[in-house]
Amino acid sequence: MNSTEQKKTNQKYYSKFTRIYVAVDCIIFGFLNNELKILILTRDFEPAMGKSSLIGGFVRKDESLDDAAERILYDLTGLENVFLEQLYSYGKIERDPGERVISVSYYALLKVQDLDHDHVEKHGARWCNIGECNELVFDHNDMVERALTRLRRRAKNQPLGFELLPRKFTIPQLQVLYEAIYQKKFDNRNFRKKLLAMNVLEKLEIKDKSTSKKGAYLYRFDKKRYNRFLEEGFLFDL
Amino acid sequence: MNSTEQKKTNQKYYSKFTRIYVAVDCIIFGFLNNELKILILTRDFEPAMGKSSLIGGFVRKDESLDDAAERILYDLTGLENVFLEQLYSYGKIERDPGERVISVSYYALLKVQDLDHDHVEKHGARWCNIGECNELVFDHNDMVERALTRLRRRAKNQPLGFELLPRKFTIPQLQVLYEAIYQKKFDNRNFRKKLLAMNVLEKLEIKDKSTSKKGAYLYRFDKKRYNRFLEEGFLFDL
DNA sequence: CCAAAAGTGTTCAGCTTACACCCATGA
DNA sequence: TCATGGGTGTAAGCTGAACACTTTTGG
Repeated sequence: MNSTEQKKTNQKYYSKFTRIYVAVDCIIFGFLNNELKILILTRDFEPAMGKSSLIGGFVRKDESLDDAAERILYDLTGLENVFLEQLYSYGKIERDPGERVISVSYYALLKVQDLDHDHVEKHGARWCNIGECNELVFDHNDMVERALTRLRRRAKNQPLGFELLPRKFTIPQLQVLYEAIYQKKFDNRNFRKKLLAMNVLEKLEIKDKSTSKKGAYLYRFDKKRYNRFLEEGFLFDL
Repeated sequence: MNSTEQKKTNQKYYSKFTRIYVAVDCIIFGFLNNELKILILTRDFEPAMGKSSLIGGFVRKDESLDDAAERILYDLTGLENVFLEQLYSYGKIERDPGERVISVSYYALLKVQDLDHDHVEKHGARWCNIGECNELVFDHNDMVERALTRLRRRAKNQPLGFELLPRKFTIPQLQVLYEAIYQKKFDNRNFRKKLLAMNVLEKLEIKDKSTSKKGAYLYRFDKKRYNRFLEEGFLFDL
């Protein structure tokens, strides 16, 4: 059987089955004003026009799921090389009242200071505090909850926190971020001790004085060293 | 806008986009001869006829993703109420050379002694040792690897192991299972201590003498007690 | 000089790990 | 009676949690 015949046979076989719209929805996290937020927008199209929803779009025939997620993220934020991970697929029949749509959710971690806020606002998106965006369409609230659960699990065992901060950050900043993620206070001595003991931060000889008179030393996550440690069996743990 | 008009508008809006075949593939784990295995079959249809693959099928228009996974599992095994969890969705464009197909993978944990082996064999399926089934079609090897990773993470923090054993089992049996899952030996005193300290096993006054002359006491996982503990903030941990 | 945030060590409890011997029984 | 797998306790080291004071400096 040559390739063309092969394709024909396949199409005949496959054509007994239904094809379905596949969407990607993104839970886009950002750390703003010492709070963990996600980007949402008000739908200007049916179904559920006027309601709030996550940022999403349909998967095109010439792109993979990951590509679709990157495209949707890029269109809204203009950012590339952002932390992006697939989360879960939602497939209830009536989840979208308009049509049968399966949605694959992704969550992203943005450095908000890289963001062109005008560009984002032009798309009608806005930052919503975690825990204050409970009125999303369809099953989007489930998606947010699952994303939060995943983020909390991952942030403990992988160096994800850094994705939400500027490349140079202070340890108190990182601690405040973790407190926002886990919604609880950490002891600053223990936090610092454990963090620095992992030896994956490079201390810079510059201080950030924006939040105190004394100033706090800036650090940078050393990804290369982290990767070297990984190969030796080291595990990130905060 | 009434409901019919609404639907028409939606269809017009959605119809700009592509619909895609959506499949479900299952990684079905079983514990047999003290080894962790998965069910695979030899494809008797194109593409990749004659090659080994996971058990899968297409999602129908009248069923959710979860329903499709249950159906596929039921058709092969005749079993219901089996542990089944969605794993990951695979969406590379050329992953299935026949057509554009997105696959949502699920992993299942079977009690093999509940299984009608003739029924399974009639479908051409067979048990394959983990680590000896590296020659699967498409991205099925990736799926197996991801399933194993998930199983290993979950089995430590959730009472999953019991899903792979008979309702009544001995502690040495459970330990051998965990050793098969993690591919390493555990200290039997520590294993037993930690396990029993969680207080979720009910000790029966019967011994299983199938593996030793002395016999080992049978236990049963007490799901109700476990759930009560869960609500009190208890966490399973082995 | 004072308010406000940054930075620093020690102690204790609980958990994890390592480790070796007796028990029960069928053959 | 002996070979085989089942069952048990303890000590040492490590890790996580709790806890309070000094330092720096801009205003």
